Amino acid sequence: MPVTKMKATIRSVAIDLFYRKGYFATSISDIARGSGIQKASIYYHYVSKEELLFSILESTMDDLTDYVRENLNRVRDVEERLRVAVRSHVRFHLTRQRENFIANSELRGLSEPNYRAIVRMRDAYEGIFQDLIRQGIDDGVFAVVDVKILSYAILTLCTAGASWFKPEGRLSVDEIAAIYENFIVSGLKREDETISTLSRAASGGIFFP
Amino acid sequence: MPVTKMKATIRSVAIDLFYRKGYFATSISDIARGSGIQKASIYYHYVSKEELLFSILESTMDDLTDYVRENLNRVRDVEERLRVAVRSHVRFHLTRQRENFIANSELRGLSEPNYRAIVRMRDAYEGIFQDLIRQGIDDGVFAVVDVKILSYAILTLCTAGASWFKPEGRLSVDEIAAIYENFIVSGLKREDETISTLSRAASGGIFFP
DNA sequence: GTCTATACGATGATAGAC
DNA sequence: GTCTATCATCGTATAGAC
Repeated sequence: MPVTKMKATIRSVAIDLFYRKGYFATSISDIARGSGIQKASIYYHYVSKEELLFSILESTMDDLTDYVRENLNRVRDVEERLRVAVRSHVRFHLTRQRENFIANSELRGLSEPNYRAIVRMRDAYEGIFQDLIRQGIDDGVFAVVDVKILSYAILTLCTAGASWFKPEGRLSVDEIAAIYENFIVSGLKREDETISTLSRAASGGIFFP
Repeated sequence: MPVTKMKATIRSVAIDLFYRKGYFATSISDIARGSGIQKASIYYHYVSKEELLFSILESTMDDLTDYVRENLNRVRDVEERLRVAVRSHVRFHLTRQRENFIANSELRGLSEPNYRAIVRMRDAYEGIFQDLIRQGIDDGVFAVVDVKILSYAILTLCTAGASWFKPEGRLSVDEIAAIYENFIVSGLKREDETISTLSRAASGGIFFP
């Protein structure tokens, strides 16, 4: 569906401000000023500030999920599939940095029904990674690990890039993706020695520090 | 220095509200209500809402740094030192969950000078982990990796626990710490095969997906 | 579609009595 | 130390003219 020019402008100004100042700290006046119109005019395009936030989050989640799914369709090998998923996730987050940063920090701006909608999308997305890890374990490629915890860990660490990445910085998107990808895969492919430390701890025999 | 009872109450109510609703969404009235006093009385104890936030962030960072440093003092072996650092970080974040969550999400509530003060503390803290990783590489225990990127990755993934951890949940603090610890150490100790993938990618010969 | 004008509530913070 | 009362400002959102 086609979007009017001004509606797109408002959206992009909002993304920029939500990213830089945060959703609550950004006022409708700020967005209007950035868009070159009066604040009342914003309401012709969006019914509320929250709807503006929600539309950003929703389409970001949609695009992310589509992008990763599409790339996964081209590969069969489990390890390579996880690598592709990680690489896709990182690429998406670093090239659409601001939207993704918002999607990961401004969920609190949503009312219950909208909040639930985004969380459902996020859960489905996480499921992709959980399935991949489980598959890898079943195939004996990855060590036996806690699938949920590790899927959160993996996604969080890749997502974090969106908060500090600078396009003109030392490393390119693909270099960062490769660093993450290798760290993650070798973290999952652990050897017996390490596993035994895990189960020792997990079964209660903890020593600390 | 001793803190009056009401000052401590206000602080703890604020931590709870900042964690649940966010700094901007929490009003002085909310905090006053939770503390059982009138909102004007808050200003007898804290000069501003921001000072309240800052004092929470500052002491959290202080305590975290002290805690990790103290635990590190008891160990010499590099790999074991990294393990101790990770374990300490996770323990601290999961037992003082709300403060840490705030410390990682509400920096935007600070004015420039306060912001800079906290960032300086955070940089110093990250330095501990960067030194450990560098040491491990120098000693040949860890593979050659990008120290900065991986220190961010490691800290972020451990910190993330503070956003979903539930004390009454399936896993204990120590179990989660052990999972992270093993994942991280085996991620750092990668083998040659993986390293070559990295340098292939890092040197520009990227294939995608 | 965009404007001006405005309703209306909430906010952080202060003054001064007790 | 805590209270009541109040200020000044800013927020989202609406009404209605053009």
